[in-house]
This record gives sequence, structure tokens and C-alpha cells, in this order.
Amino acid sequence: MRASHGHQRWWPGDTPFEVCIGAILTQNTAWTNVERAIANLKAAAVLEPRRMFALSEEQLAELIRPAGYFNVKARRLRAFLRVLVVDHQGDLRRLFCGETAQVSARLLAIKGIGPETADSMLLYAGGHLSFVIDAYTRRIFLRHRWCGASEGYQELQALCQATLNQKPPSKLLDYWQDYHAQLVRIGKDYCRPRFARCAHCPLRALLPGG
DNA sequence: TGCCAGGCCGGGT
DNA sequence: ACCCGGCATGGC
Repeated sequence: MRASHGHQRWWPGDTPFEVCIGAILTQNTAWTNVERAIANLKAAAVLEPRRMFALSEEQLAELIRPAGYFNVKARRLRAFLRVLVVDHQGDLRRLFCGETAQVSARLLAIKGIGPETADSMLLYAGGHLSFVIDAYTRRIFLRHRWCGASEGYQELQALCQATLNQKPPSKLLDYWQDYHAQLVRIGKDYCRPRFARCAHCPLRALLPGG
């Protein structure tokens, strides 16, 4: 995948904080809509933990309106910001400090942060080895019959992590970050829901027997 | 026009 | 432990 399309350089976002905010905003939402919301936050000069937390839920909701679910997401953003600002001095390095499993539990305890959002933050903002499973990943694996329809998040993640562990530890973070990004790109191009199969998916060539 | 997009929560079985 | 409705905008 990387040989044909190059390193994807994910996650889109200039800073770890922007990555975290984007992770919440993109829940079940097209990234183009998230970009508008982030542009609003930048224009309002509140893309910083304490300044964003200083906004009321209503003010925040208005700024992120283009991202959809704006009332829900404003509440979720503030739940995240409260933990970051109040419990960790507004310092992401403190929030992400500790063992991966421990930090993961810390994030999952926040209302509005589920497995994918937590893993996105861990992998792309926290430097933790926690593989991201999203709709594209699930769909690609399902259509190629690399997993069953009933596989849960944890099972699919365990499968990916065990498979993608065959590299020097120093390379894994970059590898996992790009691997997930590559799956999303493949998914957008070849594995959308309306296609009955990934008929033209280049991954097909990787399978024994095509 | 309707379907889709990088989920998650809360209430009900 | 699952299943479902709700949440909302913009693009094709």
C-alpha cells in the first residue's frame, strides 16, 4: 500500500490537541465537515485547552455546528476538556502519561469517548501503540473474509495488533499510524457500503488465490 | 431525492 | 451481552 501510494502522513492536524478535538468531531461524520468546524475554532482563537474550556457549551456548539451533532459533540468536547484542564493542568503530556492500558482506561471513562476515539487519540496524539479500528477497517476485513461479521472491536484490534507486530519496536508507531491511514484510503476508494464487494480493491491481489 | 460520512450513549430486552 | 433510536451537517 505504501509502495503504491506513499506514506499517508496522518492524522490531519497541526498539533496533538487538534488531533484530539478532531477525533471527537469526526465521530460518524465526514472529515470535510470537521475541517469547517476546526476552521471556526481557529478563527475564534480557541484551539487551546483552557480557552476552549472557557467557552460555554452553547458557544462551543455554535462554533462546531458544521460538524453535525453539534449539541452532543459540544458536551463531549467539554467532558474531555474538563479532564484535560482540571485533572491534568491542560497538559496533554500529563494526560497521556502512563502505560497504554492505563491511559486508555482514563480516556474511555470520559462520556463521549469510545474505543475508536480513544485509540485515535492514543495513536496519533499520545504516541501510544493502540491500533485504530474504524468502519473502513471493519468493512475491508469483512469483505475480504479476514474476519467474521460478529467480530467485536477488541477482537479485531487484537487480530491487527498481533499481525502488525512483526517489526522493530522503534518502527511500530509510525507503521501503525500509516497502516490505519492506508486502510481508510483504500476504504474510501474501493470499499464503500453500496459496493457489493471490493471488486477492484488492490488488496485482493494480496489474498491467496486473489 | 435519499443515502452516506473515520461513533457513542442510554434505555430496553 | 446485544439491539435500537437519537443525534445533524454537507456532498454527491
